[in-house]
Amino acid sequence: MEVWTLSTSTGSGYHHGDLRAALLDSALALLDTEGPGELSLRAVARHAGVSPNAPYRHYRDKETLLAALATRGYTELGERLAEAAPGDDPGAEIVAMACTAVDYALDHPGVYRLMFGQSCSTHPDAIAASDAAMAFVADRIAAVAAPERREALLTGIWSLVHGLSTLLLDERLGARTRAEADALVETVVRTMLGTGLERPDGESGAG
Amino acid sequence: MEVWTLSTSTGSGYHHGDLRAALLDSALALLDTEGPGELSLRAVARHAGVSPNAPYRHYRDKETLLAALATRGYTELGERLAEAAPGDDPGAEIVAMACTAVDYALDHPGVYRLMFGQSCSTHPDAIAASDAAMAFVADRIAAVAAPERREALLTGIWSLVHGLSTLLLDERLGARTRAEADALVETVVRTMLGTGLERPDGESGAG
DNA sequence: CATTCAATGTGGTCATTGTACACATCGATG
DNA sequence: CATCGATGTGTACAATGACCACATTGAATG
Repeated sequence: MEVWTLSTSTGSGYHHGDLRAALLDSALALLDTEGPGELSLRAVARHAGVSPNAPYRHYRDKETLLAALATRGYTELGERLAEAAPGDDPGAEIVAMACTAVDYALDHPGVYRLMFGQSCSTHPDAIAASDAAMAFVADRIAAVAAPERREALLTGIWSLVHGLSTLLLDERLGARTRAEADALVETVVRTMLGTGLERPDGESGAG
Repeated sequence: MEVWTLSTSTGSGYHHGDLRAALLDSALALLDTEGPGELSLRAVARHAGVSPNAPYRHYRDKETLLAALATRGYTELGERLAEAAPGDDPGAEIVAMACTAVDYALDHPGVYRLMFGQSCSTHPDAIAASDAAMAFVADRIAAVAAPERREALLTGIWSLVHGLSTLLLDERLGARTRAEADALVETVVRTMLGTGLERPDGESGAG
């Protein structure tokens, strides 16, 4: 019933100490290299220095381990979002959160793909963690948006940021540095939230 | 050097006739049931009624077959987008395209996940097909947007729609019917493209 | 028509993977 | 020290992706 505080290797050789957390660390390290589809449970075990079956003492199966990692990902993303958000104007606050989320995706490509992949969106814990992160964003949006638009804005911004992250991860937007990516995110978010289209009643100056 | 025109089964038992296309059909059928990560090449071969190795005569490896399917998916999505777009006002045209894309995702969940998954975004053909679809959207947007904002709007709308599709596929938005999903897409897209945020110089009526 | 040949499908094989089962080892508790 | 539950190991098996050599075919060639 003791609480383990170490994370890598505590035991005297046979027992690991905190394999449960170490497996997540190993999976994280490998995921950010290989991508979620290619990651094998055995590779995670190897990275952690244990036998292929050791993980099964802590996670029911591979999917459960990955879901746990996705849950951790959502939690960390939520923490980063909470630290961001220096709001001069509403737009700046939204932009800051968008950049924070995109930066997280760029920092942890594998985990991000895992988080928004199929299998993990089924797992209750992951869903709960995702909802928590979304709830935080919802609060921030509620502070700057008209009540009628809050829900649509939340969905829209969340979707927009996810789409941007995906495209940036796939290198489809030509942004090579983090600064370029952030600048692009700011431009796109501001364009989408500002007056993006010429109004029908105005003059449509596009040729 | 002949061109095969049949698609399902032509051969006299041993040779299939057009296995290349039939494999795509089988993969499509299985993908929309099982999801891209779980789909095995052998299952595709079984579904097509051939031996596990037959696919290797037509596709270098599993990833190549899936990339071909993703390419086909982008092409079909592009065709659907071309059929859509009845533009009363600019917003309606964008909304129509957004709904078309989301409907495609809902019609073919597996293929959609494949298209926006990692491995296929690396394949040249898939990238080309994706670029073609995006180019079509870009044209439509160029017709209704100020030149300065075209690029950001394209990226933003594409991202927004992709995010919406993902969330809808994961059943995170509570839309159960196609009509509900379309209505939600319309609301979100219009909210995002309209004046979504209270301007700082205006009064922020949110409580 | 018989031969030949390249395209296409089959069977055999191997390493890797996910996972189940039985066994080994450890730390705490009596 | 003996015991026991928690945790890690080893063995085992089916499924998979992919490679090889071989079989079968239809079409071009004589």
